[in-house]
Amino acid sequence: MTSDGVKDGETPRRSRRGSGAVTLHDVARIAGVAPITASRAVNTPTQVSAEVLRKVSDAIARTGYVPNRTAGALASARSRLIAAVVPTIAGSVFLASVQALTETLAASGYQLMLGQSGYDPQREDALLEAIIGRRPDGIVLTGILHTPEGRRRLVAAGIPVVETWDLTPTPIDMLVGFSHVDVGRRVAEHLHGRGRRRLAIVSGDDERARRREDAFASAAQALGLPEVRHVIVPAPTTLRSGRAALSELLQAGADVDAVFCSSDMLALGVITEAQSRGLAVPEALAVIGFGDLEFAADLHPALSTVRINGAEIGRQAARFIVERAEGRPVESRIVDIGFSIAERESV
Amino acid sequence: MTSDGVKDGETPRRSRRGSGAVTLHDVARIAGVAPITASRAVNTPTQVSAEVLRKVSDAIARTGYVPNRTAGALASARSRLIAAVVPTIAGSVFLASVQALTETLAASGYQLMLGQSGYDPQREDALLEAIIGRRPDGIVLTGILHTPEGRRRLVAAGIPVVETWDLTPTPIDMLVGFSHVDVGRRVAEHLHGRGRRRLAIVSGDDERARRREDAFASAAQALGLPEVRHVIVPAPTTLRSGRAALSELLQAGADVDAVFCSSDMLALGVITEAQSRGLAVPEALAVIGFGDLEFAADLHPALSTVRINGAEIGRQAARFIVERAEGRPVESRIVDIGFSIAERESV
DNA sequence: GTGAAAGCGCTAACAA
DNA sequence: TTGTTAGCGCTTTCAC
Repeated sequence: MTSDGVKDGETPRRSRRGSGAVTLHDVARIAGVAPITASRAVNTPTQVSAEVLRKVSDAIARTGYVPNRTAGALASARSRLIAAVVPTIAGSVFLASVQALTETLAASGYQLMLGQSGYDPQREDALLEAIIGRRPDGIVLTGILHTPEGRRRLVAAGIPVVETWDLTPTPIDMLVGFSHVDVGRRVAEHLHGRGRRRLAIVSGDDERARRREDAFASAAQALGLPEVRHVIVPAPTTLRSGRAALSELLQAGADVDAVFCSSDMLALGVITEAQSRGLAVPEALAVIGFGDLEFAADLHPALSTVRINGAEIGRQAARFIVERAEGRPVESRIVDIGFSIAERESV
Repeated sequence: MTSDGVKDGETPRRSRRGSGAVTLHDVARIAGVAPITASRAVNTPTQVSAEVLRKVSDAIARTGYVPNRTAGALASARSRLIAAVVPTIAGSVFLASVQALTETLAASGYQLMLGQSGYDPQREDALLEAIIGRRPDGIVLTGILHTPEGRRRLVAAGIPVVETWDLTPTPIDMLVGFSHVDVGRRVAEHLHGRGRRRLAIVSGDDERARRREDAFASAAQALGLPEVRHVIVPAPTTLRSGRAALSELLQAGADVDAVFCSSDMLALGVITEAQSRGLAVPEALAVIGFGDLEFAADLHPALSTVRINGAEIGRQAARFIVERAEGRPVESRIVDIGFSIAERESV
């Protein structure tokens, strides 16, 4: 008798459904070993004899067997699935993080499930429920802001969580980010140091950008500069909204000599609008962006911007998650990856 | 006795692991119904009495139960998971498709697993194996080119497949795309119609772009134009490679009055380089892009480009997949969503 | 409308 | 090194 109660050599009757796909049982039967042995040959080949390994490999090659990870996940309580939540992937500064995350995880045998919250806390909650239902081995979040409900759920689920792109002394679990307050302050100081006095800020309507904005304004005030002009544009930010923002500023008769934009795309919009009006950048107007996207360094004029190592955020988040999933303790749970100001031609 | 052999009201002993999470059994026990009844209350509420529904809902609220979709997927052979493969998400023209896909699927209760093949057939194959192992209810592919091995695997797995962003008479399964050959031809005709005679093409090194390129060159020849100048840049394309490409063209002494770029970012690069050299666009040089990304219409000059409705590709792909997953037959398996030429200032 | 039984495909625990 | 047993948490089948 074989282990599943089927007489030797007979075709097993599947009393229910069965997708018809090749299963580990089929492979084991063909290889002439027990299912668990075939499982070991697949997952921990060092634990089986060369003889068994050969027979099982042959059987797999002959049948085209692809392990059913869903079943494996259920049995082992390890899904090898990681979820990531971003506000949006459209033209976003988070792409480098997601890309690095995907690649680093793939290298360790994990896959990514991507969700978009659309800057909407309610959708984020719904998404969280859907994600938790999949029992991923980890969740990577963009930002630290969650509804109390979402936070509670996440803690209750007991799934490792990495929050990113921000800093807080009280993360849910692990954290990889930088200080938006520091960014705002440093940019104000940078512009001041370059002789700019009449500052403006064009900012997307999202929480982190608002925090940079506030810090920027406070720092300007502390430096004795006139009040900062603000233009808020909807998130996600676009080239178009950058153009519109500069128009608005100019039409309001604002006397500005430098603009801090909450994204590089917005900055490109401001530069584009300036150029179309014959306003020289940086002579008449300095422009500084945020993100240091691929194109920033190659614009004409080259865009000064706040450089965030988004890829490193993704990589570090992946490392955190994998460490945890493999059961290794994570020594430091909070990593401040910092930022720098890429000084180029537009300031 | 309850159905799982545990005496009424007693704590079930879990002989093996058990994540400790609340299960449907727990909910059922608290609600005083059988597990299957609780399952029905959750999944097909119309099939249970109001009384049962209330008791089960209460129990769920009290326990914070989140259904384990992994177990559900295994039992029902429906994962409600869809996989998508893109070459890369970095600054890509596919983002609109992925975004629309995610949203449309989410609205029907499906989630997206995202994989990046990095324009590498081998990685695509590895990815495919990882994906098939998850037994998704559908797979959305970018492009139609797969290794024979990958194609074989996909067919063997019996999972609904939608190929996108291209056209072929022999899709693996379903298809949403447009003709790259037509694009190349139409752009050549468009430039010719606008009085341009000395054409060049700057193209990313990927298969679809090459096909547009070839069709563009052939059409130019058919129109009696001088031979088209080609510059091939690595994929993914960037602003930088666009600038470099125009420099190369100019340094080679090429006498060109129009450039067709295989992406809008590339086109922005060409425009940027032209501007930095004092070369007027469109007067001295016409530039046309591909993709009609968000920023294209708002550049200065506004970028003429090939408009692809990427979001619609994503939505249609989602519809295909969901129809199939719900067991409804898909009437037409091939959709040509076409394209148009957005005529703006750069030509 | 509700429930008992069986099992999806795999692996942890324990035994030999 | 290999195998037996017993599930992981859910849903299908079939019966009432």
